[in-house]
Amino acid sequence: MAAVSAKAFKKIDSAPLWDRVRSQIKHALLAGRFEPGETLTLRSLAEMFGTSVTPVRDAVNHLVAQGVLEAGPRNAAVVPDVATGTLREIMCVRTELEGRAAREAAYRSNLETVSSLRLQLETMRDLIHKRRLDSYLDVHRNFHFTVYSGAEIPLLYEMIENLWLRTGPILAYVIPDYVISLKGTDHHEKIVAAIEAGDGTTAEAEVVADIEEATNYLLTCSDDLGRIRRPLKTPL
Amino acid sequence: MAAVSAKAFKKIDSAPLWDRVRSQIKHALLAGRFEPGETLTLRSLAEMFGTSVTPVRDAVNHLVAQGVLEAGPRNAAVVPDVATGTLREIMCVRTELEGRAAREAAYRSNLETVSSLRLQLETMRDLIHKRRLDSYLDVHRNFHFTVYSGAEIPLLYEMIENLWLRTGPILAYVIPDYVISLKGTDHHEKIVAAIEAGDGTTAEAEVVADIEEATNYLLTCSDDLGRIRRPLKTPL
DNA sequence: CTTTGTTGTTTGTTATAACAAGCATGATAT
DNA sequence: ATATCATGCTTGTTATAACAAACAACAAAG
Repeated sequence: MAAVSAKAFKKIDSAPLWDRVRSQIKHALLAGRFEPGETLTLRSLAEMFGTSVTPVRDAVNHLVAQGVLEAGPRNAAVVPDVATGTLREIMCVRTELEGRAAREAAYRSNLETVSSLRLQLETMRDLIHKRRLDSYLDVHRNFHFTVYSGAEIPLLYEMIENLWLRTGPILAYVIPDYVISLKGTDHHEKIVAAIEAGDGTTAEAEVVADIEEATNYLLTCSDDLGRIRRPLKTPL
Repeated sequence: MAAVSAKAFKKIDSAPLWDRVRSQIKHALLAGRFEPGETLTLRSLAEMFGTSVTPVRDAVNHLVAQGVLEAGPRNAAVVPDVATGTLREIMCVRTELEGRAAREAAYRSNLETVSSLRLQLETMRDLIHKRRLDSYLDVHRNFHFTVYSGAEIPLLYEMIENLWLRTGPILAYVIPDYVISLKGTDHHEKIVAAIEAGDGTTAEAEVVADIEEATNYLLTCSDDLGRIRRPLKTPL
């Protein structure tokens, strides 16, 4: 061990360039910083990141393989324009996967998971009261994935994460309105209660209801072509 | 339109090199031509295909992103060594997804799908009688995916295909024995009947039973480390 | 005015070389 | 004999340049 304190140095990020590029694109997607339908060119992305085209090519390739980006004509990467049809498909698969995950989580119910969920529930209530919607979305996301992590089935977790990524581009600018419009029908509390009680059936039902409710709201935001669009009133 | 007949020319395969490479690796995986746990080096693959490393790099990257190959140390691509734990996870997700797909297919039951299924059922019976196990596996695969295609939910289909790909390396050299050991408990017929009758519940149940039965057989093939291994009696 | 052909630009694809991290081999010192 | 370090090889990563296909703009012919 070196004599100097390890705390004096920042950890060097030795991850490959293309992996860091991939991570940044992913987060930009999740934050809704790309327009649905927009085609991303390798050279423009490369210039943004200050790298050559090789790492961006790898990153884009990876995301396309995951279904997070789509392969347009000429194999160009395009930001998925999630239409109502696609949204219904995603909802279908999500209800199956996340429902099962919640059920398994209830069967494997433990104190650590439940207390973590309760804490996040509290934070969510607080953030929604303070109208801090962006942080709310982060905690909300963490809440759900804490549940799915409780299933202790990595493959399930991985596939659910993939599905959330696919709705990323539209979620970011539609959900805030949905959160505000939420009255008292909050399934999150019931989910935690069911998991604590080890009641898999109820946990599954509540998660499914939560997904269907949110999806149905999204479906009302579609234009006459079936595409989900940013509500006009929201600035930026 | 040109004066000469279009039929005089074969369509030129203009797919990108890396896509053709990916396809070949995929099929090799499905055929069990790679040993589980084997690490594939870019340069050796490149030499096999007679290309530079760039296309293989893209292909491998794509497959890793899909979960078909794993990223080992130094980001090297390794053929997944599916252990019992992983297999159980895959079975869990498969029952959810393929069960749902079968149910939806039953609801959308149509004559074309059913007659196609019946034809494949007949072919399977014939092939199993003639002990043509390799072709049997192909038809068997087609049979299942005809069912899932009947659900008319592309996303579901895509994710199911992904799961089959993950079991590829071990399926190829274990299933033949399983097929032979099959006595009369053939769920395939019941699946077709249920779909024809529009009975979603039964279709789902039979598909789930089929998956669980096959998986349970595979689980019996594991060694004491939990890894699925090729039965010794099978040559090559 | 419409259609056809040309040209130039944009953009994904591929090969190649230089690079760096890891790993094995073997020599050397204690 | 064991531990340690140097060396060379293997292998994924990145930059760069040449390439080819698609698209747009524009000119010329009907």
